[in-house]
Amino acid sequence: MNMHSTKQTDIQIDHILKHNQLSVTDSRKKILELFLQSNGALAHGDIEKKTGEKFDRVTVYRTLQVFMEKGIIHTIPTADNAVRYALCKDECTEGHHHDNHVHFVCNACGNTICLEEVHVPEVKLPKGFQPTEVQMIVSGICKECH
Amino acid sequence: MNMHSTKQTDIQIDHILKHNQLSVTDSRKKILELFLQSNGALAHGDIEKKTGEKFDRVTVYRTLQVFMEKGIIHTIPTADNAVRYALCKDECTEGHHHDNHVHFVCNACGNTICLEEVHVPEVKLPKGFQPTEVQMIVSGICKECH
DNA sequence: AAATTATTTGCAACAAAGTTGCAGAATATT
DNA sequence: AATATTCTGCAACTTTGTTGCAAATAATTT
Ligand SMILES: [Mn+2]
Ligand SMILES: [Mn+2]
Ligand SMILES: [Zn+2]
Ligand SMILES: [Zn+2]
Repeated sequence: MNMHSTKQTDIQIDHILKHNQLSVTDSRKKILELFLQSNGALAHGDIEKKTGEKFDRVTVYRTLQVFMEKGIIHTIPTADNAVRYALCKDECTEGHHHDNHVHFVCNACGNTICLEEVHVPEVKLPKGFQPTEVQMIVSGICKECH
Repeated sequence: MNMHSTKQTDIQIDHILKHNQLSVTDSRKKILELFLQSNGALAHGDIEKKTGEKFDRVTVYRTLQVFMEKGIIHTIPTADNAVRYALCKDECTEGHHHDNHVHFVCNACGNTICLEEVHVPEVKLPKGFQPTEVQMIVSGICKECH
């Protein structure tokens, strides 16, 4: 039963990598799998822990870097100097991201969650400021911890 | 003329420190001075560079930590793993911050600016999510670089 | 203003996080 | 199956952040 449930994910993982012209390697598969399984965003450290001794730290760095470049994941800035990463929706491409959604950081469980359905509201800037991207990070208590 | 212009700032610096029950030391004075002079936010690294050999790295860490605890400065999360710090308005106290303003990060000059006059808009979260703080970071081209 | 007390600093010694070049391994292509 | 391409792990290194403690500095008391 475990074999069946993973199979569907495996196909998905394979597709994401090939679609982005990346060779399908163990580390990339495993890290993508982690993102797909996780309901929240992951910090570099989280991935290192979850992969254990499986891969070198350097490989994790480089994999995240490549995923970023390809638009497979996006970053979520945090106040604790530990940027989180989360999967992008399909529409995201190398240059152009479509993730103008709000992020929630739970102060209880520490989870960082993409609120895909909550759009970042517009904001009027003073004369001369030309915005290209807007990040909105809400912290508090998440649904689970409430 | 330089001596006069600094005198006013010196009084201000002294007041901030005493008002927060902090002993008035060279490092604290110097770092506060940097914040007052700078029109943008400062990363830990910026401060280290600007103070040169004057203080130990550890002192800079501890000073920023104390300023944070006292509500003298606030953090601005960034995607580059280098949290920026900026002065709080007077109304901020140890526990309670009043800095619900938008921050702007310029992709040209790299400056991070507090847009004190631009308030963070309200946002409606899904059921169960209890917000306590909202951060909004806009990146693009700033007024100066435009 | 000198002595006492309390606080802060710098140093040393670490730990953790991130970077780079390169040879060998794994993947993709022919 | 052979070759070309890409990726990974290792080593060696730099940068960033942490902690304990003695000496230095600042605040308080006499
Ligand atoms: Mn997201
Ligand atoms: Mn600010
Ligand atoms: Zn939670
Ligand atoms: Zn600028």
